[in-house]
Amino acid sequence: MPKIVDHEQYRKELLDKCFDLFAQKGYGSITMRQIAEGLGVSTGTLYHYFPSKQALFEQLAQEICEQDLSTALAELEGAQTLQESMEALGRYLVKNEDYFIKWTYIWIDFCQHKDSKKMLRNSILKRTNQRYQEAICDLLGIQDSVLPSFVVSFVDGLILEKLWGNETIDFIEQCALLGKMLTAYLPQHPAKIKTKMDFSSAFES
Amino acid sequence: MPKIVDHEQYRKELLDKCFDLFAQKGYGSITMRQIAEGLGVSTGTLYHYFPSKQALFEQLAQEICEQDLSTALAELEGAQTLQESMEALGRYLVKNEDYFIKWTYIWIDFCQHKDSKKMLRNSILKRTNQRYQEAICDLLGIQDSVLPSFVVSFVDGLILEKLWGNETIDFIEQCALLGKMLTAYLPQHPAKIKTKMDFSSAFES
Amino acid sequence: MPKIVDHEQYRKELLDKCFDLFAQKGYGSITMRQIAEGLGVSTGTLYHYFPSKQALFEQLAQEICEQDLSTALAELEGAQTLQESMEALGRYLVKNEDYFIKWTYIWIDFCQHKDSKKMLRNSILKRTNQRYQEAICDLLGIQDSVLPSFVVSFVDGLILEKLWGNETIDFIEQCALLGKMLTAYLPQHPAKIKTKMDFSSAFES
Amino acid sequence: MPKIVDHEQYRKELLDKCFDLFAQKGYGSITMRQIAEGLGVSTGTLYHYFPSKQALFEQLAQEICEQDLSTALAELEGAQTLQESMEALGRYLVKNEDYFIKWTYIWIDFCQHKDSKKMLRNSILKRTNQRYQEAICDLLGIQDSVLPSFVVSFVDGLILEKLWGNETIDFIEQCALLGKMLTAYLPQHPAKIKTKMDFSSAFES
DNA sequence: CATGAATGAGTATTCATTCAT
DNA sequence: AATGAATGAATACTCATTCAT
Repeated sequence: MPKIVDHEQYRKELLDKCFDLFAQKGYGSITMRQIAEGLGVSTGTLYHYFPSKQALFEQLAQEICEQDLSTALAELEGAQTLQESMEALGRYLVKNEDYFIKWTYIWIDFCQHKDSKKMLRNSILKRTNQRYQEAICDLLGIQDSVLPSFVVSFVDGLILEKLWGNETIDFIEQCALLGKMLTAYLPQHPAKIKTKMDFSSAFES
Repeated sequence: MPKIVDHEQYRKELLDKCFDLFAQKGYGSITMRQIAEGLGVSTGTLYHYFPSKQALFEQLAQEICEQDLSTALAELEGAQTLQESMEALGRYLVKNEDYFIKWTYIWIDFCQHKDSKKMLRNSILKRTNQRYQEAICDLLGIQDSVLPSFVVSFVDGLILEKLWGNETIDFIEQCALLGKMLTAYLPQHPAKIKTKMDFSSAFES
Repeated sequence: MPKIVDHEQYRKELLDKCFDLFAQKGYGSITMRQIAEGLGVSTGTLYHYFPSKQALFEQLAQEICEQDLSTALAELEGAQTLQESMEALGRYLVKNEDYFIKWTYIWIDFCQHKDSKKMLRNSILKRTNQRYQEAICDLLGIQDSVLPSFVVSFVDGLILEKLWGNETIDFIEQCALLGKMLTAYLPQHPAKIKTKMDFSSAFES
Repeated sequence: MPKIVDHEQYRKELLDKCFDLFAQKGYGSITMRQIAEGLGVSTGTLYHYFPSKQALFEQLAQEICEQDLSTALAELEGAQTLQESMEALGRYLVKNEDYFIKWTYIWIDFCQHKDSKKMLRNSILKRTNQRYQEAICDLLGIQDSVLPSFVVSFVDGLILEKLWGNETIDFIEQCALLGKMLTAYLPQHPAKIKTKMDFSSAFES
């Protein structure tokens, strides 16, 4: 059955190339013709592999959700102190600003094209969200979920503000501020701290 | 004398009814005909009051912003300390959760349907964003813009997470945490504080 | 019956102001609202005086036809020789270029809005055309109709070329050329010349 | 391979059928839907071959211009003298009178629906106009542009007068007159003459 | 008389989708 | 499998005209 293998593989190749196309213009604005052109195929071929624009998009969203974050977040690991971690987070956001904005657009588009009740049951979406949160837990060295939710929300909001054209926000500055606030806050609420990370610096500053 | 209509007042009435219409389908998906039908007028009449779909949206945004600000102000004005303010903010968010989710969704959808470069030059939306930020400045009694940006981003992100179906986030809990973090942070960085608000409680906890 | 007089008079006043409005944008492009604004009245008032856009335009066309050319053509009278006359014609065309282009547009619009068979019977239109031709006859001092038709056609074409955006045509230069051609041609075909004008200069050059 | 259609050839077929459609209603009044119906295709197909109404018209203009030039050339090529050329031109105009009137009408109507400033920059229309002028240059055997402009304007005006319902103008008579005037004028201004054409007849009459 | 709010069919153009080749 | 021609309903927006006040 080599044909089936080829078909499936080619479909995935096309799907991969779709991320940038959707992200650049958004689900609503990009046309199937533009996608076909971007992929270097005809609209007929595109419809041969994907039954509709909606289906294509849903497959893409699923694909994105299943991407592994670990490599991306690995960049943040070198930091010695919380402050350094947060500053690394800031640099990471700056570097990937465009990507995150695109990602947010696609995500919102995805939400728009599902009934919200199905959404909540959509395990893929939920799992992805959770994974992000866990990554933040590790970064902070904290077990509690309230603080990581705080950080995740803050980061989401940072990206959202940029998406809204707010040019006055500086990711580096904001993350540094987050670092200082955590550093000021955590020593006063020590019960929630994991043992993994050294917060001695917090007491020095 | 024409038919007795207070143009300005009728415009505002129409505007108010538009929020739900946009919320149902999003900026991009709803058509001017559907809006007109929803308002019970003809498309011609709709265009008599609003020169374009975009202008209609921008006027709605301005209206919404002013309403938000005045309700929020009323809601938060009883608070004596920063902590109380933040807790009131949490309650306010919970109370209007659906509304904020819808509004955030509409706004993002609008942004996606414009060139981001044109968006940035759009003075109405810019000014609207600024006014939210200024309100936070007043709330915190702070002149600096970094900290208000922090708070705005955090609140945005909170709503965005909910929009994405994250049910584990608790607005009250999160805002209380924000209050504690600010309370821990601000006394150590007193230069940025206005005189208006009393932070003595921060030293007690 | 003072009311009727006022009504009629006001209608004529409005009509006069319409020429520029129609000429600037053309029948098809100008809207009744724009006309009303240009006249400083409401659309309702405009419709009070003119039953429809078409009727307004037809009344305007009639008015234009009935305008007397004598004042305009008086400018050409000072010339002593044919060559001078033609050069004066060139200057006259340059001075009134915009007016003639507008006039041509309106004229074409008028033709468009009549069946051509009615057009041919339209005595006003015909009479106006004739009057132009007669004016040229006087200018040339010629009784024959072929030569004046030639000149009229040439002038029409000059304006038409300008209307088509041909910037390389110079009215002065072209009319001077017409003068030279007539001066070269007429002495060889003297039978058609009236006695009024002196063409001795033609033999000198 | 798609449906077997020679895109380019089909486009020209459609274009040819467009002339009559434009002639019936004018550029401004005919709608793309009506054109599509007249061609027996859907609006989608029409836009598949022509990106816009304006582009459709410009392509038509180009096509028409090329056809005109080749038919005119065939018609006039037998002429031995300038006078014969002009008489052939007259016969050619008479033969195609209706066609030229329609085309002139369409063209003016098109100009009215554009900003004249944008029109001037429109290279397609400019080039089309230029080609007519160049053809006259070749016909007259003249390099200078003033005289060809004269002839072009005259011919334009002849048609315009007919368009306005002037029945007294006779193309043959007028063109013969043009021939005589040129024949009288040119020998006295020999510097501008090319070598290609024989003007000896001019000296005989 | 005068106003301008209201109408709704009409405009150029777009685009997801189908299907003959 | 692959192509791209064909479709036609849908989009934002316009405008001559009507009519209640």
